[in-house]
Amino acid sequence: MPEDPDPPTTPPVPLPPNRYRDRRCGSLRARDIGSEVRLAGWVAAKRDHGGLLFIDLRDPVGPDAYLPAADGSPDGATGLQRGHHNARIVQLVCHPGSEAFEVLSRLRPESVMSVAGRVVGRPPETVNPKLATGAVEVDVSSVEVLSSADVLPFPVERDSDAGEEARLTYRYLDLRRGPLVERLAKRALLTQVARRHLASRGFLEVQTPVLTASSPEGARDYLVPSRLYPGEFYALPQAPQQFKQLLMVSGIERYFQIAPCFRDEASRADRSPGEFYQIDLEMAFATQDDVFREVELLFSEVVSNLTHKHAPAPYPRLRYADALARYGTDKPDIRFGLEVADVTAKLGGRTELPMFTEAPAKGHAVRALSAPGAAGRPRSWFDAFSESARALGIAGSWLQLPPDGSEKKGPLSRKLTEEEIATLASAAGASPGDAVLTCVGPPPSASVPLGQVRSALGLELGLADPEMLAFCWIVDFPMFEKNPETGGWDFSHNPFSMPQGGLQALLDKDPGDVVAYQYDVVCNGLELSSGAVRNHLPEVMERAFAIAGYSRERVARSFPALWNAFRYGPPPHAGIAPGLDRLFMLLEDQPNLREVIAFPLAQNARDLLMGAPAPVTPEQLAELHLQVVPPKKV
RNA sequence: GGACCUGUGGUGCAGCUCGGAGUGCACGCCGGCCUGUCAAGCCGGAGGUCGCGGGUUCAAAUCCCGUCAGGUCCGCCA
Repeated sequence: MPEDPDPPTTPPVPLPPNRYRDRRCGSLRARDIGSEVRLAGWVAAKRDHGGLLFIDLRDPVGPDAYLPAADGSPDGATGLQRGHHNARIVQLVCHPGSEAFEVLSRLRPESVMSVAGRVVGRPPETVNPKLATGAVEVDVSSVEVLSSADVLPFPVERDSDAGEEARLTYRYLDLRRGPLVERLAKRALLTQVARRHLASRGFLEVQTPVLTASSPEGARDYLVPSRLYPGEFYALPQAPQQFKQLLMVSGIERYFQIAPCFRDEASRADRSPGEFYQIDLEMAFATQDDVFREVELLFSEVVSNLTHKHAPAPYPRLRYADALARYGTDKPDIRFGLEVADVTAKLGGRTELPMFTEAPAKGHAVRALSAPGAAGRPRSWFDAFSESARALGIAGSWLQLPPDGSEKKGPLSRKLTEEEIATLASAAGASPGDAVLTCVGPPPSASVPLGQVRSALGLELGLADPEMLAFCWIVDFPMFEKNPETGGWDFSHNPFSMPQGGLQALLDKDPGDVVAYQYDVVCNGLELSSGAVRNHLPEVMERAFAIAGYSRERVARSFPALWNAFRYGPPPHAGIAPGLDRLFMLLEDQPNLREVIAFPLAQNARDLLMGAPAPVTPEQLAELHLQVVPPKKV
């Protein structure tokens, strides 16, 4: 036996021979020349020369696509060779006069067949380097058509665009095209890596109910009517939040679950309608730092197994208020600088310009952003900025610094002295050729319009390194926020978070000044997760809910399980729940969640493939004690 | 709840601003030719409620109103 010129990189997964096949198409190599083989698969392409017929036969997506490589390299699941479309194809050749020729020449693409034949070497000039099997082909001796395909709604083999509606309606064909299913294989690798890692860190995987009670806080619930109890409903969980806290009370040290979450809310590109998955974690006797360490370890394991991107750790921590001030958002993309400068102290009260002069007295901040090379932008660009600021109740203005140092332009150039202009430019870090945008408004939101410009510039100027995953922690979220309509206080995030300073902080401070042990993990401008050190003390919980206008009785009624459980020795605990779909979308550079989900809903929460939701029979309704009341026509 | 973009043979698009015969491109499909292609090639052909309804007009794919579908965003998402 000659030395194998093309050894497999991983131990082959066995393929027990049966009546359909004894080899995978993509496994054939020069070493197989002379073998009699039986293959099965889809007709990927047909090239009929009349006197000679070529067929590309394609395997189903096999273990090569989703088993980790022996060397642990990311390419194991994603590289061009293993698992890739072109690694699953072999060329069949068929000569005229045979029965097989007659059958095959009539067969349409994506039909399914089983063929028998002999592996032959290709003439050197016809070797195809694009195929893993390109050195050989199979000379067909017999063929059995297993199913024949109709004319396709869109091409399966070709890398062409298909409309979103067609892709969703014929999802199985879209999946068969390759990239999607290869992504699913990689997603399976992600969950495998996460499970293995978390188990090794002492996390116990526990499944929690999908049929549970409606919770009064948060998003709209999906409800399930009860047959046994007329007029009563289960709800699908928006997250296993209360269950995981109950598991802490149950004495479990560390819990995790790849948890389905259901929220009846409007969708976005990065927010799927209906349902999504979280890597849900909770730890007993844990601090914020403990949670951060575990998440950084988990993400580091996931990132190194799935991509070549850099993810610097430990992740920088930004206070919520600072993130808002410096980046104008609570989910900053920190892959590039372009930070907003606070120039209140430098300009406020020191110029003749009332907008700036009066700011400190009103408690307003003056913020500035240098837009690189923007001095020559059209008036409309500056107007769009000041318009978006005005919409937020913020005064926006600007200054243009021509590259040649000639006369400055923009509203501020006429109202500030040369010295003040120099102060502003230097504080913002602007040079000739740049423009300085300014905003004046209440500190929490004063930078928001500048943050929007910063994001747009980052994209436009290509400032963000696409090979970088810049994770960061946003910490110290406010516990409460003012409800503009009622004037009362609402929980700004999770009502079960522990206020920093505990009960004393709730008693002493203005509710607007109380910060919680509440944190987000953000990456490249995308919010991946929220988490918190939980409030496990009934008296603190009672006080927090009182500030938000909940009576003790109402808390007890709304959250009976936690309320009661916390009377019997709850340990301090903390957790987080990174969004699995969104994390994977980020790792894969996908523009929306449909690209990382096998069977996604359309934007309006309709399932175009299965036809859900759909009416049910009157009998079904009657059994559930339900009556449909059509919406009133306007 | 709101705003915007898109909808044209089976597929992807152009045509729409400035109304004038269903006009065009690429792919697919059907038929013919073809022994080394690999997204085969060449020749021929079929295939249309221009999403749907209404309006303006001598005349609407094109302009206006409504509606449906897909997408993006705002609100919403403790």
